[in-house]
Amino acid sequence: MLRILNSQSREKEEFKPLDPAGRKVRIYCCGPTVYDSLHIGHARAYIVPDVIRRYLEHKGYQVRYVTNFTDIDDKIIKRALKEKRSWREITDTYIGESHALMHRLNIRPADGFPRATDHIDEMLEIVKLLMDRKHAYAASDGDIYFDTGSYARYGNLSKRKLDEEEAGLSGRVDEERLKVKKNPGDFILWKLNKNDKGELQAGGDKVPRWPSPYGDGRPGWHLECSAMSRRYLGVPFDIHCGGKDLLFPHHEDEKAQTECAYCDELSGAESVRYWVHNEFITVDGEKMAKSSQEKMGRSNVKWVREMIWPEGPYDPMALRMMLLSSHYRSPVDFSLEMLDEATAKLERIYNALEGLARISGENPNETGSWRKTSEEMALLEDAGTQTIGVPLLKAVVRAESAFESSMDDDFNTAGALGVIFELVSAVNSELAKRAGQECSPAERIGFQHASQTIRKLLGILGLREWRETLSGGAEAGLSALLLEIRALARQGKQFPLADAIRDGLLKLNFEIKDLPGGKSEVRKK
RNA sequence: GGCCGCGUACCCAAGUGGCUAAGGGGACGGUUUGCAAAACCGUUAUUCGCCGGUUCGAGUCCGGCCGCGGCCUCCA
Repeated sequence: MLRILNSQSREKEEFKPLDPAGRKVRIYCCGPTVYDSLHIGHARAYIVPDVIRRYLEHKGYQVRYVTNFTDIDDKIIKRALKEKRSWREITDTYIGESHALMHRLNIRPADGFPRATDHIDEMLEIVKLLMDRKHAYAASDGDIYFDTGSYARYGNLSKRKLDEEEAGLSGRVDEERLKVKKNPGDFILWKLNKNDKGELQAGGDKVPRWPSPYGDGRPGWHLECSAMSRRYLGVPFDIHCGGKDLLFPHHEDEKAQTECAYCDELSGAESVRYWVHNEFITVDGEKMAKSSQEKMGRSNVKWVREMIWPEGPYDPMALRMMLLSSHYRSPVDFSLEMLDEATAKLERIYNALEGLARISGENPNETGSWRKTSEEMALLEDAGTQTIGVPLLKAVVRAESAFESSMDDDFNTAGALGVIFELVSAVNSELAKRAGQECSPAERIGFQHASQTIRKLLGILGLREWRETLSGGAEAGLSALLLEIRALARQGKQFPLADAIRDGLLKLNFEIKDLPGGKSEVRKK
């Protein structure tokens, strides 16, 4: 039984889809505001729903997953003005980069990636509904605000009582805006172009605007998520993901808007069934706020792009492994040591898989079908009765069920990884006993079964099944040639030459590994 | 001030009141090896920030304290 810690109830609740048939699950995740490159906090925020989606699919659910790009925001406009580029150029650049990085991190593409600016009409529809229902008002300066005092449930997600909040404590309140609002917590739905100040006003025509019944302007934050989640998932939907900082005010506001605008469709229900919030990644014990960019810029550990291949030194899967090694609701204080450890973890798994492939004759480049023929199933049973097979196949069975138990407990990926490593140890132990020996057809199937199980579990966590090998072309050709020369040197006991080749490649960040059975290979380091 | 989270070995980290407190990294000893890597075997928490309480039994529940962090109007 899958249980999810729901931020709203703050308890682990049994997961039951809203779908009456119990098959379809709808998930929404707040995507990035695209005015800058993605940092490792983003990586965590998008890997979490990716794993949730993969696990739910593993459990047989049919998942529809949507995540957005917020491509209209004051920060985007400011950045565009500063760089003397159009805001479209800025957003297109970072949307493109986001897709590329998510691909590298093995985050499966969502079923939809809607952009805020493609949904202005939907947003204005919400504003109209809120105005009609008296949940919104035009302030004295013409901006449209949501009236938080008009909705009794406001605050029931973040458990905040408005009168207990101290407005302005975050130091981000605009004093002038506070004066025109009915309640300090009221937030902008539609911002008139003419109400810009400072840099934005100076931007003139370069500041994007859309016509509306309230005057030319742009939508407020929060509105895009209400509009796009309803359009692509409907109301209500099952799971809403996002970083913990979004819980308030973003999700509280989004929820209020949706529930007030679409109260007919919801008829009293909450707009989201399970709220899932991931904890932060800190660096040196502090939040990687975008506001402290200068500090982060110096420490050189913030940007995903600079950390992972091809630009950075780390396998993207190491970053993924690092993030999955702790529970998504635990804070992580990032360090490069953690990435090094994660790299070692990956190595351990891939070494075991390659050991299995060697003994069982699997082809690592084939994703192989999971389904075994009845003949193979019979052999697998035989393998279970053979001395070598018994402990290993028991370990496989135990791992599959322990993995599921961990993941069922609020997606405990750290526990699930522990399970994989226990299986890896069992595999290595068995392989060590069989070093240099032939195995029977039954045992071969047994080893393949262990390999397939490990790879299946890796797949649920979104970790690549095999070590990334050198792509074809010159790199692969040259390294093969060097290996050949080195093999000849070793045969002739010319070890200084053999070592010169290995040391030389190491300086170029390639590593030669001599494998059991006399073969060698070159890997990216 | 309000709300929330965290504190488990040298480091990272899991742990649904109950058999010996997962797992990874590191370190040390042994096996294997041209060397290296990988891998195997073994060692590395009588104890879970501190103090009380509930219970036959607490890392897990309750209370207090200490320390660290987050949110409280455009942050993942």
